[in-house]
Amino acid sequence: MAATLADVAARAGVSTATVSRVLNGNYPVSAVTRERVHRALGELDYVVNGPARALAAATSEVIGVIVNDVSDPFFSIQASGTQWEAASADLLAVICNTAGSPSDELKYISMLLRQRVRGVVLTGGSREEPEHLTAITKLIGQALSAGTTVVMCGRPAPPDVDVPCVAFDNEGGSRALTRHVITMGHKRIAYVAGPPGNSTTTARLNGHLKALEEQTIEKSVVLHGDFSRASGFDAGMELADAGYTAIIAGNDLMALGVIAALRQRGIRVPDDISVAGFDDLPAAVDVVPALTTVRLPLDQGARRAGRIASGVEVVTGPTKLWMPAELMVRESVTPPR
Amino acid sequence: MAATLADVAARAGVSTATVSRVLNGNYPVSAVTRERVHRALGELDYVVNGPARALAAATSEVIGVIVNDVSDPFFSIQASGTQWEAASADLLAVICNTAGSPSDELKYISMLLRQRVRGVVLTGGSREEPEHLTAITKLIGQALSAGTTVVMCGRPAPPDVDVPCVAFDNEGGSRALTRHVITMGHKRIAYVAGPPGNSTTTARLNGHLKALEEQTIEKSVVLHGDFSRASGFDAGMELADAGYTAIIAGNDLMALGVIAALRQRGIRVPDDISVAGFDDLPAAVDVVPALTTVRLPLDQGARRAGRIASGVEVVTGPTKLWMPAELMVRESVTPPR
DNA sequence: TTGAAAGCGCTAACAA
DNA sequence: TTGTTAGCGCTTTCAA
Repeated sequence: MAATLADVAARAGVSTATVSRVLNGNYPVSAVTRERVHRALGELDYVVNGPARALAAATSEVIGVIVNDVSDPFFSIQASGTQWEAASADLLAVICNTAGSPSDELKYISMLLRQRVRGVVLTGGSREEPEHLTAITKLIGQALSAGTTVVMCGRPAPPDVDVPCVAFDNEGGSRALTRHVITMGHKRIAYVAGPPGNSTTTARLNGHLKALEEQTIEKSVVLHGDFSRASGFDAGMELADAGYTAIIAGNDLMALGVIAALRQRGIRVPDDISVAGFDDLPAAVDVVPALTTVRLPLDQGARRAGRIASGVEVVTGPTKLWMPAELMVRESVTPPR
Repeated sequence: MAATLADVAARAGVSTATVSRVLNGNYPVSAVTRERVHRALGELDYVVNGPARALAAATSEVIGVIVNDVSDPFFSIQASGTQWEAASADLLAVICNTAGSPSDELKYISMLLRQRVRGVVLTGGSREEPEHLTAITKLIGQALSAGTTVVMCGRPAPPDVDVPCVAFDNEGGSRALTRHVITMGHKRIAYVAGPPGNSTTTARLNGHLKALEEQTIEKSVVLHGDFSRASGFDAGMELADAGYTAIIAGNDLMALGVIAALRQRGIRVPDDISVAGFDDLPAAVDVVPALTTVRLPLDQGARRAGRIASGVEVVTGPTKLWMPAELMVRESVTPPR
């Protein structure tokens, strides 16, 4: 059995209160006593009992991060940034994969709440269904009243929910990208959006549509994928011979899928069809042609969210922290032949 | 303040023990009572206090996963697999990024131990320095005697440490890969290894050297990177004009770096120089030419480790669970001109 | 500067 | 089937 505070106290010939004090360093303890306690601590290989401490102190040394799937680079970059900041604050980070399921999301938030986590970071696009919004609003309310900090990262807070929000400029970035494609001379442009009812999909699609509108380009197709490479591949197959000169995907993963499909069909990118993505994942520079896309400061945003969730940075109320999007012009978009 | 068991008990007009029983369903409770308790539970928005439960039950509902960096796909795939299995067992997964630092690794293991986690999965290559091995052996010993399951995933257990070990066949895979390159007719082969003193580096390098030996190929250069794309790029620059007809990298990320460097130098792959990687990350099929590499069942292995750490699967003692490596022949390796 | 002692919210004997 | 009660290991008043 592991040594307890009482064991250490006995060995050092002091009370448990004193041991607790030297452990936390929040009260004066004489140098000799402290020395004695430290020795006992070492001799017994003492390890604090986190749950006991959390119970007594009514707060744990853990934060939670909700993502769609950590194996997707879009999320793993964010998870990594948040975890890093948590570690700087001596906190542990629990990572939860929802696979985009609203019910899993709710389940995970409850699990985190029950662990009395310090804070929770919600990443990814949020589902826009009213039922889900209601449920999550209630859960966030519970969290808040329990003293748990909640931060949104890359998704809007539900209406009337006062939590800080790290916002990536999805709409602006998307608009800039489509503008760029139009500027290159494209008129027949297909768009492969993310899943419907997702806030990220909506923002990016809106940016795209606004750009089309402002340039009075004939409105063209919008297909929906699910942000996975496979769904991009399917879309690419479908669009291969449809006469478009450019295909803009809602994220890089789908863009890679589109390119793979076109390649399989013997269509050259960008010579025959231009392709653009969104996110600027690391792989964007390794594909040939290098992907024209939009960079989002995912790591930076996630770190900010991590700092807030860890309580290192205090942000009050429904503050929006805007993170800029940056157009990355590379080789996958050229003027149409 | 959140409702406690006592609040629920009072409201339902029963004892806390009864409430606890309906919550855990491990003792008979009459249907009517259960119903009453359930109603009280709902009315009060009751959420179990995890720390309190963990303290009383002497075990938490959390497992830990130690990785180098979740933003690296090699690790994020494993983290995701383990997390998924944890969730199936209704456990939360804490993910820790060590950035390859042995001291961080020790720090995280202690933090996990103090949270009294159910189990810990250690992934990635382990450092082979004796000091570190000693320290980690001690920590694992503490974990084990505290009832925490420890599982190695993709790295060997320290000597004389009896923990189960999901082992990827790094050496065999590497040997098969180099053999393949030799079979294609290459004689001047450079190898870009991972960081020295890392068990994964060593295993893969050994496989490579054995293949050279068995085919009596003149021993050639071995450079060391750190498994990052950037270090692969540097190595590629260094090897570009050194007269090698093939460059084998210790992992895909470095292979991508090598290819990028060669491309920048105007050297064509595979026409001028063949390049191979290891891991078969998702990006391997999107680069042009598609990367010849070795596939490791990372997800599957990590899931297995997750199941063991979660206590779903019981594996006793120092069992080695071998996971096969599979040669993936694609386009980046062709016969030399 | 130190100690005694009362919880924190839950589980699990032990009784009834 | 249900209640009583003694902890689990720590923090934190309150006294000394």
